[in-house]
Amino acid sequence: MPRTPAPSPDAAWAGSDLGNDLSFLLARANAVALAAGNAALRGLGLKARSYSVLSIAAEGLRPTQRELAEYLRLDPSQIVALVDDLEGRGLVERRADARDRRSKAVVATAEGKRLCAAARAEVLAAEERPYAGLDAEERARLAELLKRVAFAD
Amino acid sequence: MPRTPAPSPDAAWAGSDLGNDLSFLLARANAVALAAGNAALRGLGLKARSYSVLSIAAEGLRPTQRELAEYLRLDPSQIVALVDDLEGRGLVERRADARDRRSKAVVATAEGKRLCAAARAEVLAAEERPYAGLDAEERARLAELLKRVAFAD
DNA sequence: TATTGTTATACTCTATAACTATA
DNA sequence: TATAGTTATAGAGTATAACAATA
Repeated sequence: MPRTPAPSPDAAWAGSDLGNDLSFLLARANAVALAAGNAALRGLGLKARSYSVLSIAAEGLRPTQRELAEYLRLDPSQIVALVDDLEGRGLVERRADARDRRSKAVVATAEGKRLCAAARAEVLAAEERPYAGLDAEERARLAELLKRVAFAD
Repeated sequence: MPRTPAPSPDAAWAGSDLGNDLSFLLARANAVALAAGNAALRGLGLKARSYSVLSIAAEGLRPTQRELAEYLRLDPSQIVALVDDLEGRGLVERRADARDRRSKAVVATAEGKRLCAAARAEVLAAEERPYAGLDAEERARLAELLKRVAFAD
């Protein structure tokens, strides 16, 4: 019996209920982008999570761990582990906040800033793959729409 | 010393490098939508994953487990666990594929279709929160852009 | 009393490899 | 030889509760 080679469901199911659900599309697009991003960062010993922490610290925003947890939508206890790792590698430091000694601001070291710059270049290059089908205007439009969902609460 | 109440970093960091990175926005938007979706499905004993499987099965697409794995970007072994759960609750059945006895098509039972319809209503209602800031046209535009990223490979 | 960072723990999810039955 | 499904397992990620220091 001549087997019909199984066609990829991607195209075949494009019109399905699920294939048009915003949350499903968001989940799958995120999976694609996350895989590309983690692959790009692997050589630098970073992942999407640790890169996010390092990036905010390297911009001089002096985030407290609490602020990082809120912005990255992670539990504060997870931030501890991420900062522990980055601090152990000499990429960031915990600085006491003079105004509130409970808080610790996370600041990047010079080496942390250098690694972050290299990582950002890797990420931007790697993003050419998942976003290759979108021109600059479409990417800006997508970013604008996503911001309204990402900060909807 | 009068403490400046810590402002939410959401607005303060909107112009940061990370805050304009498509992959970060995708990750955070996905986290917001996933939390809303899972909360909506909890009462029906479903999560985003199991709802996705049930939804495709309930549409009569007769997916094989391999196709589900590809479409949902999950490992085939994870599909086993999801289908086991749904089958144990009488919501789907594994049907032998007459043309290839290695494959098993996942089809929804009558009860599975009823639960799926109820779940879809819950999901659509719950999505009014994360997507409240977008009108119908913007949602369609977002879906169109996301599809091109989600199926970029 | 409430909040920040921290530790500990249990739970879920993910990734990998091997096995079986079919092709 | 290759593929669909399955099992097992280790690792990563997540959620929760409790604690010390500080507000």
